[in-house]
Amino acid sequence: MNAAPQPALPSPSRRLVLDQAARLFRGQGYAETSLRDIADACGMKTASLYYHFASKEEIVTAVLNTGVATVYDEARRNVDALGAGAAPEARLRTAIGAHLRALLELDDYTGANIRIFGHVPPHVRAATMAERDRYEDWWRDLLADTAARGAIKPGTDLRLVRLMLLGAMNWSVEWHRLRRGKADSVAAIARGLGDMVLLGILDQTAPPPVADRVRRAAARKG
Amino acid sequence: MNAAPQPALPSPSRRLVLDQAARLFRGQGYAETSLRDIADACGMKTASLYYHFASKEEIVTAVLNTGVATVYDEARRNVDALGAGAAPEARLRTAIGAHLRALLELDDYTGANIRIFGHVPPHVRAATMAERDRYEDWWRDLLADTAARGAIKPGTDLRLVRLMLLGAMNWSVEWHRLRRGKADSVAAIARGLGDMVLLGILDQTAPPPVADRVRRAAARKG
DNA sequence: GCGTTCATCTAACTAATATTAGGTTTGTCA
DNA sequence: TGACAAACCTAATATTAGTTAGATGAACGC
Repeated sequence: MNAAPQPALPSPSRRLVLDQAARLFRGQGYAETSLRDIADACGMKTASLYYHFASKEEIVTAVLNTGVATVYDEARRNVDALGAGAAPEARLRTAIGAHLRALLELDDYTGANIRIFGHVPPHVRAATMAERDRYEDWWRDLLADTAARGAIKPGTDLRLVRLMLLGAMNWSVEWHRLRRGKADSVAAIARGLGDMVLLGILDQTAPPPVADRVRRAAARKG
Repeated sequence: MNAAPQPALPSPSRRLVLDQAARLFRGQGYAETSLRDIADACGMKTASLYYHFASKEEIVTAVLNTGVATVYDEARRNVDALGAGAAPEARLRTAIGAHLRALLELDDYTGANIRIFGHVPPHVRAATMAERDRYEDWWRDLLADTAARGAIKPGTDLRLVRLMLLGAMNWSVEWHRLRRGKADSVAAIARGLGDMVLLGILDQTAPPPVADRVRRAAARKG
C-alpha cells in the first residue's frame, strides 16, 4: 500500500497539484473535476496523485482549508493594519476590499471554497466548517464593533447584514470573469459595494418626482 | 427503443419526477444526485424515468427552465400589480420580496436553478441561459427606470447594484434553512435587505464617536 | 558500485452511473 | 373478449470514476 506521507511542509509537486485542483474546482466544480483532469493539468498520470494525497477528498479538504485561510488572513491583516482607532467606515470598506481581493484576485483557493463548499461530501464539509465559522465570527465581531461605536443605524439586524454582505461578495465568483480584459477592477467593485451597503442607493435628498407627488396627493385625498 | 414522448402538458408522474428532482438538486447538487436518488424519491425504479424523460439532462433542463420561469413570473406579476405610478422604492422592495419568495418559499425549482446552474453541462447551461438573461434584463430595466425617475443617487453603477443585489439574494439559498422552525421569515429578510441596499446601514446623522474625534484631531495636528 | 528513497509510471480492479432492451401489469375501449 | 397503449418493471451494458499493486528510473549517501 502506498504510505502517502502527509508533509506539513508542501513539496513543489504537492503545491502544484493543489494549485491546479483549486483552479479546476473553481472553474468546473468538484464532482465535475476528475482526478484525471487534475493529473493532466499537472503533466502527470492519475495514479501519481496518490503519492502525494491519500484520496480526492484529501485534496479537496486541503484546497478548502487553504481557501478560507487566504481570505481570513487577507481580511484580518488589512483591517488590523488600519490601527485600533480607525474610522468604522474605513474598517468595513477595507474588509470588503480584502474579501473580494482574496476571492477574485489573489489565487483560486478562496474562489474554489466558495464555489464548491456546498457540493462536497458532508464529512469533508464538516471537517472544513470550523475554520469557515471562525472567519464568519470575525465578521460578526467587526460589525458588532462598528455598531458599538454608534456608526450603524439603531435597529439594524447585524446578522442579516453580514449574511447579505458576504452573499453579495461571494456571488461575484459566479459572474466575475477576469478573463475579459480588465472588465471591472476589484477595487472598483469594492468601492461600489461599499457605497451601496453603507450609504444606500436611494437619493434621499432629491424631492420625489412629479408622478409620485401626484400619486401621494391623490392618496391623501382619497 | 423507448420513444420517450415529451408532452407539453405534464402528466402527474412527470410532475412528480420534476418536483423530486428539483428538491434533490437543490439540496445536494446536480452531479451528487443520481437518477437512482430521484427514482427512489418517486417510489419507482431508475429505468422508469426514461419513460418520461430521454435523459438526465432533459430532466435538469426542465427543472432549470421552470425555476427561472417561477421567479420571473412572481417578480413581474407583483411589481406590475403595483401600477405604473407606484413609488420607485416600493417597486424595488416588491421585486426583492418576490425574488426571495420564489427562491426560498414557493417551491424548489428556483433554488435548484440558482444552486446548480454553474455546475451543469455547458450545453444545458447554454440552453437555459436565454430565459435567465431575460429575467436579468427585467431587473436591469427596473433599476434603469428607478434611476430615470431620479430616485437613485447620481453616479451609481447600476450594473454593479444589480449584480450585488441579486447576489445577496441568491446566496441566501446557501444559508437559509426553512427547516428550523420559522427561523427568519422571508418577509423579514426582504425588509432587512431593502433597508440595507436602499438606505444604507451607516448612521449618518450621529456624530462620530469619541475615539474617532480624538484621532482626527491628532491627524489635523500632526 | 550499491542500496535506498523519491517520484512517477503501467496496468488492473471495483463500484457506481447513465442508458438501453425487452418484458409485465393495468386499464380502456371497440 | 381481446387489442392496445400507458406506465412501470427486470436485467443487462458501457463507460467512467476513484483507487490499488507493483514496476521503473533518477538521485544520492556510504
